[in-house]
Amino acid sequence: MAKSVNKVILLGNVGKDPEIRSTTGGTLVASLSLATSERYKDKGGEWQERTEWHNLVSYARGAEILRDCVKKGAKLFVEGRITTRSWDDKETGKKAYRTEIVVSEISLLSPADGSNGRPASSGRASKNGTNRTSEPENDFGGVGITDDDIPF
Amino acid sequence: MAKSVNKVILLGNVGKDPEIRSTTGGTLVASLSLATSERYKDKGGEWQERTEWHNLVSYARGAEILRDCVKKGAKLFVEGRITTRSWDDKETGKKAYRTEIVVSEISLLSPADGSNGRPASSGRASKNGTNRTSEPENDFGGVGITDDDIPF
Amino acid sequence: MAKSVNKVILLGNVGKDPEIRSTTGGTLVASLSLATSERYKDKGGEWQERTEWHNLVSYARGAEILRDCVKKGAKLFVEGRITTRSWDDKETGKKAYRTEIVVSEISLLSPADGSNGRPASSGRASKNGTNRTSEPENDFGGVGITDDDIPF
Amino acid sequence: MAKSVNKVILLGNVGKDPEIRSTTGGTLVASLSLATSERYKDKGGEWQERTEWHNLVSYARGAEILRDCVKKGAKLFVEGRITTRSWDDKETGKKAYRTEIVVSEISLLSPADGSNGRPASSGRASKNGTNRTSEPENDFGGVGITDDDIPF
DNA sequence: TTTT
DNA sequence: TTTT
Repeated sequence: MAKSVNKVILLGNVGKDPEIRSTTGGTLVASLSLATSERYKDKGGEWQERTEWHNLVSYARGAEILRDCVKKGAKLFVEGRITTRSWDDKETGKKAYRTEIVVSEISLLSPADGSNGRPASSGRASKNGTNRTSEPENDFGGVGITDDDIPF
Repeated sequence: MAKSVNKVILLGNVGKDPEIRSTTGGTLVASLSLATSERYKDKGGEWQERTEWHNLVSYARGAEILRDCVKKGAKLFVEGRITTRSWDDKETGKKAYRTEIVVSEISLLSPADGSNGRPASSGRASKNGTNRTSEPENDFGGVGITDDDIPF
Repeated sequence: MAKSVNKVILLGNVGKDPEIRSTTGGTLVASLSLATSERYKDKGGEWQERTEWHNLVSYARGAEILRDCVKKGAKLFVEGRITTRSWDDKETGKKAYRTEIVVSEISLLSPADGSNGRPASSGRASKNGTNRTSEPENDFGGVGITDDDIPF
Repeated sequence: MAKSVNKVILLGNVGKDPEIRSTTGGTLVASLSLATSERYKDKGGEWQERTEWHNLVSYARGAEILRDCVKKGAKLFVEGRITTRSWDDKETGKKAYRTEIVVSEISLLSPADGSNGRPASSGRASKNGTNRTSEPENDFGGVGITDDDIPF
């Protein structure tokens, strides 16, 4: 029986096509950037919008769903849990942190088939191929997700 | 009408007495570290426990509640939203990130009055006073919460 | 500070155009039927789908949003709380129950403008007028929502 | 991938010891009444408290946990989904409804061992035995949970 | 840094 | 980097 709860519910828009990779152990991993935004009144009484970007990560079957069905611009609902990885930055010697949402439930609310004007076959595969060789945005202190990060 | 959802639900244990401060505008701010833990089976089939630490922040009336009612060791339920602040680290020139949960609902599940064996009057005020002068754990790149971070 | 939590999160499809009425005190009230469905495997290993219908109710500004923006077929996300009303059935003398979700947050996920093929101006007003005279599906033992049911 | 969401989060107090029974197929079933309460201001500006009672139901392993660890007065956190059963009342011929929360996650927040002053061994078995013969509160038109209600 |  |  659980003695604690760590639950996240997000509904927002996908900022980029998911990035797909595998752990050395062969588990499929998908990373995704999801935007939520809220309106608030600033001190002058003007309505402002603040956008929050969330780092989602999904494994195995969830990663397949994100890879096959979810594209930039899609509206997505997810449930998950918060996790924060930390490492010592090799260059600076400082501790660095990255907080991610490990996704447990996915619900795609807008089709991935380009109904929003974007072609569905817009070269995601080749983009992912490129990512696999370069992956600059994944270089979080040189410490990526390893098989030890996968909770099963 | 909201077009997105950013909701967090946490139930866990408070790691330290809350830290209380004020913005230059006079809004009370409370920071809190909350632990959630989950059990999982490792590759060898052994049960392991993983603890996740969450940075909570609360303003105004919520900060008063945390200050007056919540102490180290308390069991706490909160609702909130995820927010990530970033700044350029002055020393390293690198971008640094800190993800926090802005608390909107609080429910105290264990009394703060030392029923768990700890004295309720354990010098929180003086500890906070000490924190105000030294505050090493709050020096996130020298960039703390400002009035601009407060969404009202 | 809350000592309990009563929270519902629903994402589903609207079964009919909302029904709009007012309390004797003049507060606008909207009622809505929302369907969620889940897939499960039956004893024979076949995939089945089960649909659950939820009675939503919203007041004041929320009722305006439902009235103006939400139509049959729309995909809707809501947050709310569970409430159960009971009354003595006048005919049978038995206790009757009706559980409703009092909506606190609404997020419309599909446009109400007929993009699903239905005209947006499909005479909702006159339908509501008709409902007001007949309203068989609202006759819950002759006991409707009164101003006493409104929590403010 | 889910196309809808039906999620309930409750934190409250158990009204009575759980009732335990089995389906004809041998699946253990536990029923539980959980109270949540909220404070609100009435029209005269006075603070009032409203208590809501939720019918929880849990199967198999969850039913074991409720049977073994949860007693009247316990503080409980649960996640689940809303479900409504209906049947034709044999006496009156009218449709009757009962809404229940099918529990998927349980977190016991106060010990079941009588730390609240009540003995842990307070004859739950015999009370349940009594219930089994009389069970007036379970006589929902003579239609109880059957194996067909169990989603696995 | 918590808790079981 | 999304969306309205």
